[in-house]
Amino acid sequence: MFALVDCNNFFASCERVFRPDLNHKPIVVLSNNDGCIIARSNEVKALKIPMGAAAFKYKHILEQKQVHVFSSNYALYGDMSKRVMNLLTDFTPNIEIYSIDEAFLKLDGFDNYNLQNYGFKIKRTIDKGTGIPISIGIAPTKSLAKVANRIAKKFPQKTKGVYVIKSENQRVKALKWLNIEDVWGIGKQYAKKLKNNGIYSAYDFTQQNDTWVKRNFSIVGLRLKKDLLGEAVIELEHITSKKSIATTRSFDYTYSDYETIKERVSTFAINCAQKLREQQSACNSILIFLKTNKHKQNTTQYHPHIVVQLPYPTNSSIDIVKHTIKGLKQIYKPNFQYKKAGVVVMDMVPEINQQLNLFQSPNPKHKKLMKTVDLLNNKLGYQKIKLACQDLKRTWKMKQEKLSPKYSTRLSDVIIIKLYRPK
DNA sequence: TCTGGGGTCCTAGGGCGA
DNA sequence: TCTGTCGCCCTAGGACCC
Repeated sequence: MFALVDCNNFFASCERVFRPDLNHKPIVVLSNNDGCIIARSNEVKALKIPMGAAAFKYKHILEQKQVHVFSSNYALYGDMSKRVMNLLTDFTPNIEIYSIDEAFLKLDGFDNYNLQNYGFKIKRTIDKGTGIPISIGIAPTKSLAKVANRIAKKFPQKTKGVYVIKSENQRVKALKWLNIEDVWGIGKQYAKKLKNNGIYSAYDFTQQNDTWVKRNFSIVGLRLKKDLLGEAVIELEHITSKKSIATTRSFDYTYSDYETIKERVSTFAINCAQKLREQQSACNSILIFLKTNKHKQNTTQYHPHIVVQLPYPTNSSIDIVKHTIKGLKQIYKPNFQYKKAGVVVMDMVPEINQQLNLFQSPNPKHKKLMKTVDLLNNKLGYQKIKLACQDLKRTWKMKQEKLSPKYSTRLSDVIIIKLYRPK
């Protein structure tokens, strides 16, 4: 059996943990630059404000309904996520951290357990240890655990946040209830195609023949169908190193001058290099892209990208920046108003397992230097030590007008509880 | 004025060597 | 030496997830 543990309205719940006065009050959390609404409390969902909506378009209704607005505080959410996941590992050794707010637990050898009660126990533990409300779906396969989780979320009164699909009847009933567009793995495009073919529920999907499913939705669709039928074909995935690492940002304004963009893109490259070193990998190629503002259709659009192959695998910030700038020079054109840029490092290999190039080899001094830079940055704070290509005076700040304190990761932000002794 | 960021996997189709 | 076929590899693009 698999359990899917999902934190309810995770980012909003993280904010509430430290602001209990906001329980039962409407909350939204915004994306970087306060651009989009990326998390909503149930009260906001009830107002029909959609996920991913542009914040400025809903400003009026947010004010009118006295919605509490927060800028995204990833330091806080990341730390709270770690705490939740740590507690979950006490319940089974087989765990897949699927995203910041979700984890699959494989419950092998739990035949004699009352899984419903086990679910309640997990829920109580997370609530006591972190204050984050969760929902749990338990079923014979991962995709069915997703379905069970949805039921637990949708009917909190009846399920108390835990739902187990254990019989064939329950499976069929659940799949007949679930709309096709809500199935895990069926996105917008697939849902449209399925509906055009008269398939409206998850159950309808499972009744289609294998050949048709595979032809239209590839091997992924076929796997999903079998999983929904109760045959566990989607296995728990074990943690491996990332296959690509990206740093991409929208700018606060649009920019067209080369030096500004070079400085930004170099910083993205350095960020990627640092993440590479954290997971002890090196990359063989770098993708650099620029984008003009896609929402301004009346301006000339230009979305170039380039992949630069490196002469040898590296995670040195100096090397990665050098090749990133080389790529940038090839795609940059003046007279365009750029709104977004990004750097993605790819073709990764383990740091210790690097194949050397006959004619070019990495500078051995870089390794020591990078180690020192990482040490200093860890001690002094994020990117305090910079490369010369970065502007030392300029600090790029995202628009984060509603940022909450880093309650759990910064000492100065820790909540102080004062005890008053009555005289 | 203001519209996020970071990932994975699969397939089609072309190039190319056996 | 030329040609056809097969299959592998690579890439771009499209789909999905949170």
